[in-house]
Amino acid sequence: MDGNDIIEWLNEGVDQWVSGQSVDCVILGYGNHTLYILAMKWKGIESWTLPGGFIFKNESMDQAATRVLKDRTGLDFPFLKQFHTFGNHDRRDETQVDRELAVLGIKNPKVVSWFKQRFITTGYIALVNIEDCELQQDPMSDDIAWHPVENLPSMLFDHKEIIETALQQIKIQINYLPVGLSLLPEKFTMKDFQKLYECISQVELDRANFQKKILKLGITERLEKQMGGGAHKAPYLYKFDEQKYQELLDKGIGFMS
Amino acid sequence: MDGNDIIEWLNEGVDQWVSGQSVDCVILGYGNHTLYILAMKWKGIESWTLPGGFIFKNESMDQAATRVLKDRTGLDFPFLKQFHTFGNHDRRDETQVDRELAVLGIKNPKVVSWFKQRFITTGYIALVNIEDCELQQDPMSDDIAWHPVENLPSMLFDHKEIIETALQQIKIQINYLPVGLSLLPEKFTMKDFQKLYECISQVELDRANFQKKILKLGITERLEKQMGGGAHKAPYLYKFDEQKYQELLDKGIGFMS
DNA sequence: ACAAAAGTGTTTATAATACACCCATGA
DNA sequence: TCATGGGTGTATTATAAACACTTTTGT
Repeated sequence: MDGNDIIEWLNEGVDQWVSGQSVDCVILGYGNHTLYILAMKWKGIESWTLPGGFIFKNESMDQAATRVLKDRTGLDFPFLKQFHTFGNHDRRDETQVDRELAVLGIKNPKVVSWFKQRFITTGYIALVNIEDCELQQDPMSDDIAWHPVENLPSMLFDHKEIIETALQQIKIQINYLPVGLSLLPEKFTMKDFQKLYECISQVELDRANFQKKILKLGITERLEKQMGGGAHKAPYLYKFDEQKYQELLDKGIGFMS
Repeated sequence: MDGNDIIEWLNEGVDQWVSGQSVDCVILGYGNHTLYILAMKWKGIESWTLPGGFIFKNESMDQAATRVLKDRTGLDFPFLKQFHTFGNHDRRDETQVDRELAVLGIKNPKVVSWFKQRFITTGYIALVNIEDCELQQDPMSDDIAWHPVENLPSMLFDHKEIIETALQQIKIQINYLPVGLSLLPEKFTMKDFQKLYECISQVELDRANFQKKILKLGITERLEKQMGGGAHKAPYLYKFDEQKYQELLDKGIGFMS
């Protein structure tokens, strides 16, 4: 999309979108024993933003979030859940909006005042398998990339706060969310799973006890060994029994203390 | 407030409020071993609504919720927390809006279209001590009353769903919310506390084990006995050590399995 | 004196924790 | 053959659950 297309897209959009409301997605991925968050860079601005969007008048908030996620990652039915709505009246920094509008060459007063109005945004948590994603930029961005949670770039507006709130919520709800099922690849080792838990909960776990507990839950199926991981005994690969995993979550039974 | 006052209040309000956004409070109280929710009855309509309101352009969502709660109950600093935003585009039943507008005699097109626009609402949970509340009707209501959770009246729009979501959330988060501190009177018996837990969690607990566990937490202080409760041993009254209670919650340590 | 409900104690089962041991692997 | 990390076992401790026994109260 070049400059004129964007202007056209916005001119049409502002009539079709619900005013003053947006959704932002904290999309979490996992790989190399590290948690990542997907972020985009607004054109001509050195701050990154969460993948977000506006809400069409004939769609629900949940549908808008699903659409945003699909547009950025290509995924159809990932785990997606609202977690908090950010409603401070001064949450958007007007100078950053001004700069972006200047970069995009937007002068249409209707569009300008659209962007300058007060916005509340509802944050959604998405848990995805990085390898399944086909990243796609949005019209206002010129980059989209995974960033390690431990090393986030400078973020626009209150997006850092949104991420922190999301991570906190996931930590609290870890035993009620399909973190393993959604974030791990189809085949994984117990170590992968354990490190994922440790990344999210920020607590170190005992290797032996973790393994026993997970196995006892009966949500995994043991596959072949993963050879070639180094000079040591090869670990088994596992995959999830999705149905049993889901049943455990539905019952609200956590599986770590 | 009579009819003309309301019309005047609305005419002014629609210019000062953020459009398309509201807050609704699920205000929980406890007494007689029963959970209650505060609801109001819109004038001339046989449905009850949650105490709610619109958001002034210069206040945050949280401030709006705090204001609504203060206006209805007189309380200044009760426990209040956002729990979910309801964003379906068809969540408000237009015929009910029409009827209410007719009852109030509202014809000003600006006000009519204000009420007929799409609204999202953010739900807040409040935990209050019933005895501390001084209930106050809002301009559009002609009744305000506590309703047992087990026996709610017919509710407007999706307010039943909002209540159910709130109750579900409280159930999940029971060990991280100040349910005892906020819902019990200053002096209470262990039985009161236990029944409160049972009401919220919908699980029956063992009397002896409950008592031991709570005592072991060290968040209570034993007071005099409560005589006159019937032909049986008199139970002790307790009060909370607020600081220690709060410390427990902050650490995220639940106190029931 | 009795029934009702409170306080406290005991036993048993279950789960969490810590750590030890041996094994398979690639260098 | 050796260091590394993996699988599994065991002893210990802590917590949860079930229930029994005694005490206090008003009638």
